[in-house]
Amino acid sequence: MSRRLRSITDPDALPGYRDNDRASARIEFLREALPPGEDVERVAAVFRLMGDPGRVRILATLLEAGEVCVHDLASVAGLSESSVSQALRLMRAHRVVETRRAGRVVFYRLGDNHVRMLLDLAITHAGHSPAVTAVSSPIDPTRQEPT
Amino acid sequence: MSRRLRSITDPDALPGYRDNDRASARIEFLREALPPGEDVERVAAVFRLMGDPGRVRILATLLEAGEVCVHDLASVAGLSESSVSQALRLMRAHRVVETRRAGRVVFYRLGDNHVRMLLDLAITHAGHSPAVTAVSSPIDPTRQEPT
DNA sequence: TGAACAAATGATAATCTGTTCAGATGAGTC
DNA sequence: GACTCATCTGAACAGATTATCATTTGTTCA
Repeated sequence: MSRRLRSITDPDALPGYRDNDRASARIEFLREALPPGEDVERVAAVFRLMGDPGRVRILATLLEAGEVCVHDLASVAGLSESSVSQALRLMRAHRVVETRRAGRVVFYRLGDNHVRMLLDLAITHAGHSPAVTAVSSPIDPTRQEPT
Repeated sequence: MSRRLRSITDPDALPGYRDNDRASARIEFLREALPPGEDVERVAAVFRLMGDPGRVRILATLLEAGEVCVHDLASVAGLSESSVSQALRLMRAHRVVETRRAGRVVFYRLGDNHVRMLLDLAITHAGHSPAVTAVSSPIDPTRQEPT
């Protein structure tokens, strides 16, 4: 976060946070700081692709094994070959995975390091993070206030 | 990837890749290497939450500004306050965002560093990556074979 | 060439998701 | 207390997503 941004947006740093003019300036500033719409769409698309248990199993398998054929992916992930094929098609279109053909077998691998890092980060973190809470009130009385 | 895993799964490293027994061993091994089902679900859930353009805008705003109230989030992201509230509720349940109340205003911020890293990585990468391809054949003739 | 195999595709139905609307809650203010 | 503001919630609808089945393509091998 930039210094200027902080000075504009910090709710505690300024008196008159609720003032209309200040609010407009803040919103204007933040809106301009957003990534371009095209990038937002691309980010969302990749995350959406990674947001399905079956596809996560496929990707985790590729992360572990490097290169795997469709048939094996289906067996490992516990999905039909058709499902896997459909999933791979979507991920191919967004370069989340890439292919190599060897005879009649097609091997899939992760598309790039970026995907590899996202996956690795998420899986590692999931390994030692608390379970999901029930849908709760925005302010949970049992929650500790940050210091 | 472990050495043993590579020796079992590398399609080029072994003759008899297609052999049934070897295939079974390979699949068995990969299946056991998958993260626990609970972790897979959790990873998928977080990615799914991050896989919507509106929510990406919300999260990107929080990444940039640190703490933002619901009303401002709606203005910046170009969504109704109700939509934002619904989105935040989902993300709250998975600890993707956290809250702080100040009077009748509720400020939201990113839940933890893990989320921050995922977002940052994805947005940075989207900034200089090629657009999405049309749905294409698994083996695109124009594609370069990896070396 | 034809049989066997791996993978991809198209179409469909069932399911899931996101948005909106109307109303409820909770906190400040007069 | 009545009023306003900021936010939250539940229900309902439209649109997107998913799995599945049948079919097709492309490859190897007898």
